[in-house]
Amino acid sequence: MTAPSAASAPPLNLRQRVLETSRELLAAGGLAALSMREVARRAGVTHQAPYHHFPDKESIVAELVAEGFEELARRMASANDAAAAQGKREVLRLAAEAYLGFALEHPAVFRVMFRPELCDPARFPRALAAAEHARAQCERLVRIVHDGRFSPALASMHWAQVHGLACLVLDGPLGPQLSTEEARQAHLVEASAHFAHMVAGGPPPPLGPATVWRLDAAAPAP
Amino acid sequence: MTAPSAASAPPLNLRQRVLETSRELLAAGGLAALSMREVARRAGVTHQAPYHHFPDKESIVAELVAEGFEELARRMASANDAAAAQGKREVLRLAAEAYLGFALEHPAVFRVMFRPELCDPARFPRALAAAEHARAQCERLVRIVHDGRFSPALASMHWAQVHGLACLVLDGPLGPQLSTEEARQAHLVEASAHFAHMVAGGPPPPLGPATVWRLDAAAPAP
DNA sequence: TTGTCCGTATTGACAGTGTCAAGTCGATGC
DNA sequence: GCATCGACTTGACACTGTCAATACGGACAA
Repeated sequence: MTAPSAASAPPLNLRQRVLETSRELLAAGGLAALSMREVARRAGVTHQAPYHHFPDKESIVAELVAEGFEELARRMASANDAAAAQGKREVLRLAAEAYLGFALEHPAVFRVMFRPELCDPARFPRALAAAEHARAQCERLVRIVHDGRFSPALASMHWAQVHGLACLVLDGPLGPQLSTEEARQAHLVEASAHFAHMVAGGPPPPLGPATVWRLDAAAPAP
Repeated sequence: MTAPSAASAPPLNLRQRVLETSRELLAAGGLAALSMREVARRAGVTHQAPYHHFPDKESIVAELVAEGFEELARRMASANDAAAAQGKREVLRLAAEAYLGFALEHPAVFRVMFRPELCDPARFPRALAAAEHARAQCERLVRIVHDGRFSPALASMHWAQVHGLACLVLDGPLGPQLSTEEARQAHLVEASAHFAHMVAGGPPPPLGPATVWRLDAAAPAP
């Protein structure tokens, strides 16, 4: 009578099961849907059990964020590796694909990765170290594209471009208008191509259809 | 014995007082600190009174978001107006200043302006209409800078640049390193100048100090 | 003047949350 | 055999958003 439904509880490490369940809840309904008690419920333990593996709720999120930054850094490193011998535009294309691909495949994690709560290195060292690795890959990209030239603000310009695109497509006011996955992809590809053209030169990409942007019907006049 | 501390309650419209108090709580501690009951408490009314002016908590946030987008659109319109007769780089500079200035002056509101919850036009028409106005100003900027050429993705590229910079400086892993207000300003100015140089040509801005970016001490090796 | 409506605010309750404190229980080490 | 300790449970607390029913006070018609 101690463990509720012990049959449905596989002998997996509770810590990992908590993380897994938290990922699911986060993906399903965002931070608001991620509840300690619901996690415990789904893991088949009482509401206090997760506290033996994580000091509080924010620490669970920080763990998922750390994993997110590690995956992001991995993708960016792969893109940089693959593009090392290619042209600058190809380097930029692959980097954008890596960043935006991650954001679109893990939107819920991406949304919680950039929050002021996580900027405390004493509480969340792993998340910040992982973010540092992602930034190192960004720095590497800048040096490749700009012939060894580098400055923090130059790197910020690059990071801001992909990060801003990801934010706007995921949650910006233009997001709902790119309803299909194909429209989103095409939009991001064209925007990234414009940026790459500005940075690395070459022939400018053609302008996409302007119809995507227009839908005054959805916004009633005030 | 009905109204608690009627003396401390000025004869201001409760609806406006709720909004004002909500703004304060949001600015002080983010969305997590914005509580219906705390708002009511500070407004000197019982916990249910605000429900006579807003159907739920999210509606209060949506109202603040709408105000935010309206202010943002106003700033962007002013920048476009002021820069109409000037060079492209100046246009870009003023636009970036408008957007980033708003984000830095109202970080708490800016943080809640881009969230998937607000994308429902049936529930939050005012917020979405205000966002539409801001986007119209962005479109206007693109036409000015690109000699009448326009595409949705081209506009997204511009919006993403300033939006990404704002996000990264406010909450990104590079935020804490730009500790002083001067460092943040300098960083944003240089990054924006790089972008403007790429878009509009002209002499490239000098590279800023690389020391801002380096602080391995804060990130312990995993 | 009396009575009715209605908007505003109140009181009370409910389910749900994060987290502290104390207790249980089984494995491990001496 | 017994103490220790970590994993887990039980119970409680303060707090949250929100539903329901109630009280009050002014406007307005009879």
